[in-house]
Amino acid sequence: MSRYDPSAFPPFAVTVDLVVLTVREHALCALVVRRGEPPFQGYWALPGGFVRPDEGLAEAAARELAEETGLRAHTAHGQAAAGAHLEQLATYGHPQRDPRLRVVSVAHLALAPDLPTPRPGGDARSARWAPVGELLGRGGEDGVPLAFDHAAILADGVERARSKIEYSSLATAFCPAEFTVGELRRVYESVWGVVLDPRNFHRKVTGTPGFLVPSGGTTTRQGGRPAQLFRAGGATVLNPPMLRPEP
Amino acid sequence: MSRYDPSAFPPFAVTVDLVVLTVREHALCALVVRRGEPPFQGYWALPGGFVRPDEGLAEAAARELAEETGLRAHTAHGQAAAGAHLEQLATYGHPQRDPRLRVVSVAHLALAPDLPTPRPGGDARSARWAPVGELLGRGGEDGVPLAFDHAAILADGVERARSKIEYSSLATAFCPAEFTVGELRRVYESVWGVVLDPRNFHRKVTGTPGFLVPSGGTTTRQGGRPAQLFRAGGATVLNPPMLRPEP
DNA sequence: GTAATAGTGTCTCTCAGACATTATGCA
DNA sequence: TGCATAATGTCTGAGAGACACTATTAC
Repeated sequence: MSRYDPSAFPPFAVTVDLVVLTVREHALCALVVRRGEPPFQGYWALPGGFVRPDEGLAEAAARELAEETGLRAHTAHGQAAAGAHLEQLATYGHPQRDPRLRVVSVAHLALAPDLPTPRPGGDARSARWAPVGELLGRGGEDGVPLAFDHAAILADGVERARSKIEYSSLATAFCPAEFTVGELRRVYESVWGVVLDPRNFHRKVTGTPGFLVPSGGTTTRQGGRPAQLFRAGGATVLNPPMLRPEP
Repeated sequence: MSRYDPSAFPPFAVTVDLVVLTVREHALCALVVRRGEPPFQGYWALPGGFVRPDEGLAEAAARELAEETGLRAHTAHGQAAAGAHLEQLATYGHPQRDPRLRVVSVAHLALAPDLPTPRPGGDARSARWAPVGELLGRGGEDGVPLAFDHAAILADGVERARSKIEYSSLATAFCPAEFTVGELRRVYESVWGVVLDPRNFHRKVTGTPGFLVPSGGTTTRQGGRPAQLFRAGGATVLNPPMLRPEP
């Protein structure tokens, strides 16, 4: 067997990268930052950074998320603070994925409600919300692809989000604390890129136990007849699941 | 912002750990090896080892799997060689998870057919297939828990396998190349820990397009009336999914 | 009024779950 | 002959999908 001597282990750099998704104007968008230094200088990239010697992976991801967006993270067993859902996505460690040194990146997926300000991070780098279709289909807005292997990471994050809102109540993470059935339906439509029947959708989500709880109030912020406001119920898994229509 | 100088990155050790599952005698079993050195000397642990400087994560996992079991790995886009299914599970990086040094472990999940020999690895360490219920419920066979955080990793792997055979054809990875509907049903029963109706199961799996293709032959290795033999079809996702009965 | 969205009801078809019977090989 | 397992058929109820109508606000 070829077990290494632990005192002579090969050293790696470990980072966290973030796929932060939100729904803006009926489009699924991801947070990207512009790189100010080589390699890939001037390219758009996913936010991220090195894991510190004394912090865990989820901790590092939550710290980076707070630095980039000001959001507190809701982990699975998480806090009650207002903020985003955060979960580990996958780990990317191809030997040549960073030309400088051997970097293993633990990617995380964050789902956030539409933020008033797509505010840049604390430093001078610029940041923006970009529709994922623009980022994944033939490069970015200038035809420039994402830095490193970030396009693959983003694609995996988007696919995770698309499949996970089927059988979990995670779609509510894209909504503000109080939301209407129509707003939740537009989240599903934006993430899946489909059109859903409003009547069947309403019957389904209100009939799934623990998914939605009425908050009592109503709103007309979408125009038309006043709509009932709901909060996310306690249920995390949906039974029966929402079904994504096939093309 | 607190971006580290890449030339002064904090060094980590990166390992791969393997959750190798199989079905033996109507029980879901995991491969564990006995540790010959501290820490956790004498404890059972998941097989694994350090990632080498020039290999990728999946590559390292496939190498460890071959060393421990002799199986070739079938990755998602993988080879045609006879062997096990292998996929990345999750990454574990709590700062104190290894008392010696900072280790980030990228856990992988492997699903294998029942192997004739639970043969130990190339070195002198002993290895065995242990029922996961025994490993997860109140420690191992001697009441000894698994080393490090391996109980949590194993639990995550088992849950991944349990949920993934619902909507994918992965259950066939537990079967030999040719198998009967009854054998496949016993896989589902063992992994889920339930009893399934043979008639409904037969109707369901044979009616799902692309799941099973008849190989033409029959067998009586289970006794009783000769059963038709099948191979795994090309389908990877099942539509409609198999439904896990609730307790 | 018009326009916009919210909310409810009905029908049909597919499928999951419960259940009985016949078929075939081995000891 | 007895026993094991395989394979097929029928019924019923739940739920998804298609579709029409009424309700309530803003302008």
